[in-house]
Amino acid sequence: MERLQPEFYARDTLTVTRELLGKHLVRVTDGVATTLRITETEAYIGRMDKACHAYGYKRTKRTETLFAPPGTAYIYLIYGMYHCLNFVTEAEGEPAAVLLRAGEPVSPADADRAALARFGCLSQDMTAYQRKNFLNGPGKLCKALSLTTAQNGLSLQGEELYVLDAGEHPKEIHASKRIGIDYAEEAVDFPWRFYL
DNA sequence: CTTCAGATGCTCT
DNA sequence: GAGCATCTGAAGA
Repeated sequence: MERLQPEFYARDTLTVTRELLGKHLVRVTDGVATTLRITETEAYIGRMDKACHAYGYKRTKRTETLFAPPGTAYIYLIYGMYHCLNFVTEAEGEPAAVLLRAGEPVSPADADRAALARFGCLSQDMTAYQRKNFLNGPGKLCKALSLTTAQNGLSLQGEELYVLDAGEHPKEIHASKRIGIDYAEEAVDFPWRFYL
């Protein structure tokens, strides 16, 4: 499987957001890879989007990563205890990113590694409720992949975090309003959430 | 199955 | 000092 190159990310954010669905997200810790199939994404485009942290090209310490080259990981802390993983998109200097909201393990071994990081047990020992709501949210996904702000700014061309093209071409992509951005005025209605 | 309150700390004003 | 790109557990239906 081919790793996605910087050129993949250096495009229109909505295109990248849709095309990431079905790709394989790989996280390597202590030399061991955990792989998730990406099933839900959202676009954030600073140029025109009040929901984006860097709306209006606002530069702060936190948003600095959004101005990094495309193909950089933007990770921040939310609600005091959860992390969100994004990939920087567009040409360098255009603050925009894709939020990774959900995924699913590609193999039983990946399910075990994700379950260990998230619940401290093997996947067979998860409750039915835990199984049903395993990786269906950005905070859960980061917990399962042991991602924190320590990984903010990481290049997706390195060995710790990257994305592979699994050759999947989803034939049906759903779109809807984004989650949890009620403050964003007209942008609350942008159909920039995509899922399989 | 659903709703709901509370947790918790960093960032920006 | 306010608010946040969320999640959990408890309680009710």
